Parts: sequence; C-alpha cells; structure tokens
Amino acid sequence: MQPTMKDVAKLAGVSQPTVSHVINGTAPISESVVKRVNEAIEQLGYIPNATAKSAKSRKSQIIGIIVPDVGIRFYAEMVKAIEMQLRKQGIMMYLCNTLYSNQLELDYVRTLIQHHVLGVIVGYSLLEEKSRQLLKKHGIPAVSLDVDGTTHDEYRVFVDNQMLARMAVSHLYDAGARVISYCSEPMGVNVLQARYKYFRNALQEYGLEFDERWCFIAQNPYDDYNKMKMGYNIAANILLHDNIDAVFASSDEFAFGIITRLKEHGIDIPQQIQIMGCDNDPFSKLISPPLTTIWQPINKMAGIGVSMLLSLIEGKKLEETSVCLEPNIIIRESTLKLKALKADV
Amino acid sequence: MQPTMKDVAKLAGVSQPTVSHVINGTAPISESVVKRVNEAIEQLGYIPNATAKSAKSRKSQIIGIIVPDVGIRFYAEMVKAIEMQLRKQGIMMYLCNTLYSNQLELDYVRTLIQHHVLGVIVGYSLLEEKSRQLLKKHGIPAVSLDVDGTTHDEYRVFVDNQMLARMAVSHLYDAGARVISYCSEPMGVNVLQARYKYFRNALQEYGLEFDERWCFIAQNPYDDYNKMKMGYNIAANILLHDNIDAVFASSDEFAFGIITRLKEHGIDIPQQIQIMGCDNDPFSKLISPPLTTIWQPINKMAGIGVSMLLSLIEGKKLEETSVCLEPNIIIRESTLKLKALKADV
DNA sequence: CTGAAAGCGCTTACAG
DNA sequence: CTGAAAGCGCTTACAG
Repeated sequence: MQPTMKDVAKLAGVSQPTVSHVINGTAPISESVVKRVNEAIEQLGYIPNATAKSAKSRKSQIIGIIVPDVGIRFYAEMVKAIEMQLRKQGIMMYLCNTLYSNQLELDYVRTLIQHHVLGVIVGYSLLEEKSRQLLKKHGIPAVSLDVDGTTHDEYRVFVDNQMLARMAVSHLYDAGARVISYCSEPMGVNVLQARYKYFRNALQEYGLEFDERWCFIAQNPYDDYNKMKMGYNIAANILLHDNIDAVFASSDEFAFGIITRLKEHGIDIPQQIQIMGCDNDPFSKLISPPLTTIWQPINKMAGIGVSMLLSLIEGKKLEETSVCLEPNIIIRESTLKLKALKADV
Repeated sequence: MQPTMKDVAKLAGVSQPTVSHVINGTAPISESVVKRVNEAIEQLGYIPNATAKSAKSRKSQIIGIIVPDVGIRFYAEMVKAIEMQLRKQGIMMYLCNTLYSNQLELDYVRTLIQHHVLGVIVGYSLLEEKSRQLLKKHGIPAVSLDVDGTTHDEYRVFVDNQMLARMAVSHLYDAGARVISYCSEPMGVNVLQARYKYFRNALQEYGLEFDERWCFIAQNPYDDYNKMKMGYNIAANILLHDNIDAVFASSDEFAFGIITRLKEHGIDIPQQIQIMGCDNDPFSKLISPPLTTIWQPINKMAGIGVSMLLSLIEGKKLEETSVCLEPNIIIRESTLKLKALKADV
C-alpha cells in the first residue's frame, strides 16, 4: 500500500499534522524535525495524496480545458500553449473535446464541476447557456478564447474578426477581385458565424455585392470532422459559378480541400480564381500555390487567457475582462494580383 | 456555497448515507425515497463532489495520458482517440506533454501518482526507468503506445517498425534506388531509434550498403520542435551528396521540410531523388509531388491500448500484454519508378 | 429498506 | 515550535 502522512509521522516520530506543516510550509517547524520528516518521506517514497488534500482544502490544482476537437491543429496549438503555462504553476489539466455538441459540452461542464476544478478555459463561446449558468452557480471562473467580441462571455481573449474579415476583403479587392465567395466549414462555434457576418459587412464597405448564391457553408458530419474533405466537397459549388473571382475560406485546412478540387478541374490559381485561407497552418506555405492566409496569435491568446484565469482563481478583479488581439495577413501566391481586372475585360 | 449530500438529505428528509446509496445504487432503496431524493437533487442543483468521493473510495475516475507533444499531429490524433473512448466510460483525462524531457516526464509521473489516477497511457516508451518504477510501486497500471516491440514495457500496443522499415526499403529498391538516405527528426523516443535500426537491417537484407555519411539526424531544439523546419535544415546535407537516389524520412512533416528545400534547389522529385515519409499526414497527398508514406493505425492502437488499460484497472489478467499492429504503405508520386535505374546508367 | 458510526488522507484553527 | 481535535464530503460495512 502507498504510504500516507501517518506512516511518515510514525517513522519520523512526530504527529501527522506536523508532517503536513513541513510539506506545505504552513507553520514554522524546527530544523531537526524538518530533517527527520524529509528523511522519512524519502525513505518511504511518500507522495502526498492530492485527492485527499483537495477534499479537505476544497481546492484542487486542476483546471479544465474545453475545445471542440484537439485533432484540429488550431486547437492542438492552443491546448499545448495552455498546458505549458499551467505546468509552470503545477496545475494539471483535464482535456475535454466537445465535438461541437451541446450535449457533450454540458456533460463535460458537469463533470468538471464534480471534480472541483479551479477554473475552466474554453476555446470557443460556450454553446449552452446552461453550461455558463452551472459554472457561475458553482463559482468556477471561466475564460473564453477565440470568441466573437460581441458575445456575452464575461471573460475572454479573442482575435478581432472584424479586422480579419476586412483584411481579407481589402486584400482581395486590391488584387482585383469583385465577386468574392465565402466558404466556411460548419459554423459550429460562434467565431465562425461572426467571421461570415463580418465578411458580409466588409463587402459592403468596399461597395461589393453580397450574394448567398456564392457563399457555401459545409454541413457538420459530426462523426468525421475532416476539414480538407469538407473543403473538397464544398468546392463542387464553386465550380458551378464561373463569375467567382476569389474565395475566402474560413480556415487553411478547409482551403486546402478547395484548392485540391479546383486544381483537379484545371483551374488556374490565382489567375482564374484567387484563394485565401485563415490560421496560417504550417502547410499553407508549402501547398501549390502557396496560400495567402491570416495569422492569429494563438500563443498570445492562450497566454493571456491563462493569466486572466489564474488571477480570477486568486479572487482578483481583472482590469481588463475582454482582450482583443490583432491578426496579421500573410500574402502569398494564391492571391497574386490578377493580370487584368476582370471588370476591365 | 455548493450544496452537499447533507443538504440533499435534509431537504429530502433522509440520512446522508441514503442519498449516497440512491446516487450510486449501492443499496436497495424504496421508490418513494428515491423520488424524494432525486427531487431534492434537482431542486438544489446538487452535483456530487468527485474529489471527496475519490478520497474516501481511494479510487478516482481519471487516467493520465503522457505524450511528447500534443502539438504534433500524430500525438494529437492519438490523444483524441483516447479521449473519445474514455469519455464513454465517464473517465476524465489529464494531458501531460513531456517535450522529450526526462525531467518533465518524471515530474508528471509524480503528479499523476499524487492525483491517484486509475492508470496511465504513455504515447512512447518511458524515458526514465524511475518513472516506470514509481508507477509500479504505486500500483498504477500503464500501457505504452507506439514503442519498439523489443523494449521492456510490460503492456504495449505498437506498430511493427521492422515491417515498416522493410516496406520502405523494399519499395525504394523496387523503384530503382540503390543509395538510400535516412533522415530523422531527433530520436527522442525509442520508436524512432528502432526505425533507424530496422532501416539499417533492411538495407542489408536487400544487399545495400549502409553508410552514415548519408544518414542525417536532426538535433532537438527543445524550445521549438518544428518538424518541417528541422527537415528543411537537414536537407542541406542531402544536397551535398549527389549519389543519393532516395530519402526515407522518419515522418511526413519532416519530409515536407526536406521536399521544400530540395525543390528550392531545382531538384526533380522523384526523377533525381525519391522521397518517402511516414505517418500518412493529411497533407502528404496534397504536397507536390504527392508523398509516398506509411500509414500507421493510430486509432486502433489507441483503442486497444485503452481497452487493455481498462482491463488492468479492473484487475484482470490480460491474455495479450503486447499487441503488434501492421502498417500500410501508401504509394504516391514522390517515389515513382525512376525512368532508368541508376545502376544501369 | 434505512441510518448511526467509522473512516478515507488530509488541512486548519487552536491550545499549549 | 508541536500536537490534539475537528472536519472536508463522501463511502462502506454493519445493525436493525
């Protein structure tokens, strides 16, 4: 059986609370006792029981992280960045993949509450109002990442998607595009809905017409969320419209699928259709043609989010409850200026 | 404050142990009491305290998963597959990224023990013997995934890397290659060392000469484990040897970097150099030229691993403590037969 | 079927 | 500086 504090106390010839004090530094203990206790710990290979500690102190050293799918690179990066920062604090992390399902999200929120996590980081805007309520009711602070800035998330760090959409439209406009298609993976998280909305607004700012006929949103397959495949499938719609000058895809991986299909049909990118994505996936600069994309500061977002959460856990009031970060456009060959503006032809 | 069992008991007019029995089904309780208790639970929004439960029952509902880096797609896939299966069992998952560091691994193992996890899944062969000992000492079952079959991991599910290396060499040989370079990311996990070793053996089987002069192993940068970048850098060495017919890269992402650099130098793939990778990364079929690679059954590996762990947790003896899975070669254009065998020129 | 009692391994006032 | 005591929220024999 694993040794307990009692065993350590016995071997060191002190009381069990004294061992607790030595380990946690919660009382001034004489050097000689500290030494005896540490020796006993060493000898027994004693490892404190974090579970019992949490039960008594009513505080765990765990936070929950909820993302749609760690299999998606964007979220994998986010999770990694969060984990690396939490580790420094000695905090463990429960990983929860909700697969864009309201029910799974709610189940996970319940479970996190059961486990008395210190706080939660959510990689999107919670789908269920009930999830939010439960966390609030149980006094568990939550910070949302990568949401749309207009939502009701109390604490959040996000990328300015209005700016992001403007960057995209502005760039494509300058590159000569007048009919711009928006292609999105399923809009299972609110930031994707926002991106679409801001895209429409941006078109207007540039005096371009928005037309649903050349905006295509993929259906959520749930069982197999493969962005490339979804992009490949959606591209069939693009092929039906020969007036489309450019495509703004909701993510790079989705764009990869689109590019693949268009190339199969002999379409010249960018001369016939310009394409850009979003996320600056590592592969975006390797695909042919290299993909124009918009970089989002995932690490910074995660870093600020964790800092905010840690402050909230300590009961501090935050100066900023909502932090907005700027994206950056990375221009590559997939949106090189058309040789001649179609409008002039 | 969050309601406890006591509060529920009070409201329902029963004792606290009775509430426990209703919730856990650990005793036959009359329908009327069950109803009253459930109503009280509903009314108070009571959520059981898993922490206290673990403290008392000395059993958590948590397993730990240790991988080098969830930012690497291979591990992200693995983690996702594991999580999806555990969720069905109502088990939570601590995610630990060890970044190929012995110290971080050991720290995490200690922390997992502190938290009294039911078991651990390790996505490689533990680096520290001490990690293994600690887990054993504390009676925590561990299943290793993606290891080399000749190691001392007691329970493991792995891909036959001898077969994998043979497939690669055999294919390249058939495609006309006689001088084959092996290029590897840092061999921070034992399966990569094994892959290299089996590659050498396979060369011998085909009567080919192994020569370290055209085998290149990247250094571990630790702070920024970017496979593509490492592949790009290592490719400088390939350029120095004009006798190399083909390159077998330890992973697709690593191969992407190599391909990028070779193409920059005007090298025709596969006519001048054939390249193949490993993992069947989703991009491997999009890159130009599409990359020949070897698919590994990650989902199956994770699935069997989790099943094994769950059995061990239940105290069952396993029929198979070591499961070996077969890889599959996927042939694409990056290793098309050379027009003429170099040997004939 | 239900409850009183003991206890999981620990923390935290409090007394000395 | 150190220990006796109470208690965290729960489970688990045991008695009735």
